Amino acid sequence: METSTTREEILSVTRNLIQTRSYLGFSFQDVADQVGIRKPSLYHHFPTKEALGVEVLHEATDAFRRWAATTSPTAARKLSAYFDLYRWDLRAGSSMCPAGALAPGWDCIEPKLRTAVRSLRDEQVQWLSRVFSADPRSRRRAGELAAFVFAACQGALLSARMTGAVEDFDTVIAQVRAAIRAKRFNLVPKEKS
Amino acid sequence: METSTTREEILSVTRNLIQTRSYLGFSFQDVADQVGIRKPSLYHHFPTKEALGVEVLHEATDAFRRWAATTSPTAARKLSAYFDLYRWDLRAGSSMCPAGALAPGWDCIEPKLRTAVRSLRDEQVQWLSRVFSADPRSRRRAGELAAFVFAACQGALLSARMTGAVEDFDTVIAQVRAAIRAKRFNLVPKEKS
DNA sequence: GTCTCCCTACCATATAGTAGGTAGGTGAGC
DNA sequence: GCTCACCTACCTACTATATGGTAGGGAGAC
Repeated sequence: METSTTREEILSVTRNLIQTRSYLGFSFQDVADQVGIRKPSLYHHFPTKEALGVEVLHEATDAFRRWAATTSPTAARKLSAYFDLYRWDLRAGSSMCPAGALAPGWDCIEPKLRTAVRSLRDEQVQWLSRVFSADPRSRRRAGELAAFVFAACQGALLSARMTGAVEDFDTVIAQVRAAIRAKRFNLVPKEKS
Repeated sequence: METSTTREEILSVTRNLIQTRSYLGFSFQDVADQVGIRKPSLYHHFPTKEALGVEVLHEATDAFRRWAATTSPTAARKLSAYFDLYRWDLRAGSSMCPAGALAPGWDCIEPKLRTAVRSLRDEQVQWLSRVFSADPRSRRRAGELAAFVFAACQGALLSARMTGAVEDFDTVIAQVRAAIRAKRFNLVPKEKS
């Protein structure tokens, strides 16, 4: 069991690098340095940088799937938990979602990376869509609302990254919650303010 | 007048590269190739890659300022024009905003670039804030709404970039419009659907 | 003459990736 | 118990190429 630790360590370090410096902003040397092994040793675990990047995205997609399978029962709580995922797990203000981190460099990343990015997006949008479908008041617009919430979270993350302030993320999300509440979908618990 | 053309051409090509490949995804060689001159000639116009990047962002900020000074009189139309700016000028689905393109690589870009990114963001958020302040119904939440609209547009751009479909941008923006309308701010003209 | 704009030729460094080797562990056959 | 083959996980040393950037020169305009 201790044997797989290095591989997991590499994946963890790489994910962190992607989230803070984007895919184009880190090198195999950076990964090696942070893991504490030499660069060529990385090739024992991953054949190319592309493969490592793809694996990080797949792991993130799987992790989201697992997370989605074990969260709160009501739609309102599910949505709140989703916002918290962005706020805490993705460290809004100082980090990006792995998918969002790759999008700006789209024209110079390999096809397999693009596919993996889309998978991570799809997983989230589909889950959100199911959440909105569960409530009859939002069922008709479930797909559109899902796309909206995903984009808004990504944008809030991007915007907060520019200022470096989590508060800016919170401000945007508060508006997203208010928007959904205003439509009387009743999915977002009223915040105290 | 023809003398400044090369400089402008460099800026235009670079802006396009940043929007499609991000700051870390292009090289001086790429710029030189597209402009049609040799790489060292670029250094006659810009001392470093950083300086070129900063100038692109400053130009974008100025361009937005000029655009903002000459748009429609009513708040509703101003907002519509803003969405159109993202949809058409930024070519939603196949390109990013220059500011949004730099944000994911935040931890490995120089301080001057960061400042320039923030300026472009601030310019937009402040303008949006003035737009919302102009209407008594949105005055109280002008700042929050401005931050929300900016983030939502950036997110819509990012999300559409992943799928490559402008329609995904449109879907998100339709929800943003609906959200503002639902709050009865009356700022967004009803769409036919 | 000198200033603008571009050139060829070059440099140090960093990049992804390779070649080839070593230390230690595991299991099979005897 | 012992050897032998094979494996994993890492290493040093290296290659080709691309990167941002420099030195210095040439042709034309004022």
